[in-house]
Amino acid sequence: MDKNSPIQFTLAERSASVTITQWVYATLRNAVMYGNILPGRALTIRELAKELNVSPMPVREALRQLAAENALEIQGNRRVIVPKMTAMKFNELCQARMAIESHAAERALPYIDSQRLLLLQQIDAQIDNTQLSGNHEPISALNQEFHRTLYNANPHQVTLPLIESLWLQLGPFMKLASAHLELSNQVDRHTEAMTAIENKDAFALQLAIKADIREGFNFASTPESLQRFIDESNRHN
Amino acid sequence: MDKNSPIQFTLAERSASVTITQWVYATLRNAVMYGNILPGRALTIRELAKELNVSPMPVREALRQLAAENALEIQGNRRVIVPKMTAMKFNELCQARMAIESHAAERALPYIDSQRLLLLQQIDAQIDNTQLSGNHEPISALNQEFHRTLYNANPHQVTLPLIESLWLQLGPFMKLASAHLELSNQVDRHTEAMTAIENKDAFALQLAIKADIREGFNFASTPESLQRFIDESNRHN
DNA sequence: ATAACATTTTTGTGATCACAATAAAAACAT
DNA sequence: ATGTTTTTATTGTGATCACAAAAATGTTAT
Repeated sequence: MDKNSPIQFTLAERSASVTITQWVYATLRNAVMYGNILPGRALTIRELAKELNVSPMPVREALRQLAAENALEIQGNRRVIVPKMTAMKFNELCQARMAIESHAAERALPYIDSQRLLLLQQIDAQIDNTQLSGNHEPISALNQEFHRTLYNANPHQVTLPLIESLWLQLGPFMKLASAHLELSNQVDRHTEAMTAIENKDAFALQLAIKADIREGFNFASTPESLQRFIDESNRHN
Repeated sequence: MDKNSPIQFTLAERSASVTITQWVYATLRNAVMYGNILPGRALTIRELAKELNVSPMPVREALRQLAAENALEIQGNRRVIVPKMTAMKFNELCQARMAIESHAAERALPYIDSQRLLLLQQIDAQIDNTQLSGNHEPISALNQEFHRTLYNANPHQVTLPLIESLWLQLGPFMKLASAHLELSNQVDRHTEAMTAIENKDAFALQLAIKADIREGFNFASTPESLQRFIDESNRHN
């Protein structure tokens, strides 16, 4: 097992009002969410502490928090790794996303006012622009922002943390997904969703969300191609 | 704010193979899950450490983990409290349980063999026995065990951690629920669920699970009675 | 060479300490 | 008495250390 595959951190600036632990947490979370740590990679406290120029303590807390969100996995020997993926688990995660997110959308629908709809349209326009420029990196983030903005319309929202946990678990594959995003997405499901919102049509909104999620992972449409991608991401371990 | 409401811990024996942090985590988790800490109660690291006869460090880690699971809430001033409940949030939590757990049941159904069905029947029998004896305390635990056993039939299960997070958030009210459980549950939805399993009827299984969840919170059937219970649990803060 | 064993290094856990931020208490003025 | 300010006590954060468990490395035997 090549234990020294590189981890690409995007070190955000650390504002003064934020604790070191929170900053470390956000940094590690981004690395996992956007696939900058390979599955199976073992993470040690001291290594990360040195890499991020902090003491081991904040790293310890951040790792435990991410493990509690199922973004990382604590093995029996106390070692922390990025969980490995299987085809079946991948499928379950997608199915769970469709079930929970369509529910979240339905519960949010009554609360969406014209102002929030405008916000959604702006985000979707940003996505289109970014897609044309061929800049794949921020598309995942914008797409998440679209979904988050939709679900957060519900002021009593309780499912978003659960949804983010699923995103984190799928994170290491988001990079692969976005690299192949050009092939799919012939239909803009976000537009369909916004039309459904205008019509206050809960069922159509749920269909649009489910389709959006499903097609986001179209690159893994057949079990064989999915397995190929999983092997690819596991190859270096 | 009465900051010194008592916390009733059931101190499990700490086996040697388990780290102190894990033991503290399990202890605090049980206290939250079965409503032994009042909502709004502020938890301090040193207080809990003294109470549990451990050093502050394991408590720190356990608290952060529980906060990541939405069982506890870290306020802006860094203080950790048991989250307060509102009628609307309570409703959202129940709706989320119905959506996610019925999905989990559906995904588990193809994997349930006769052996697991037997297990489910045994747990349900235990519930009935316990209910007759009027011993309300362990019923919640057994009921959770029933659901867990059902969903865990799926070997690629990914939703159970999310479901447990919802249980934890509803935890402080489980005690109230079980105290009023005798009134509801005229129909045994677990039996309905097991019949659906025998018939491999996914739709009927989902209906049974949803009904079971809904009726479990029948004590809060009207918004007024729900508000009364919430006020009751918030009264001492 | 390869497997089995012994040694060294690294690692997570838990304890303790310092410090600034926060909350609680006390003192004061109105 | 009541509201305001000052003082004191408590708290979370982060750093550092000790130690046993685990992994990596080196060594020997076959």
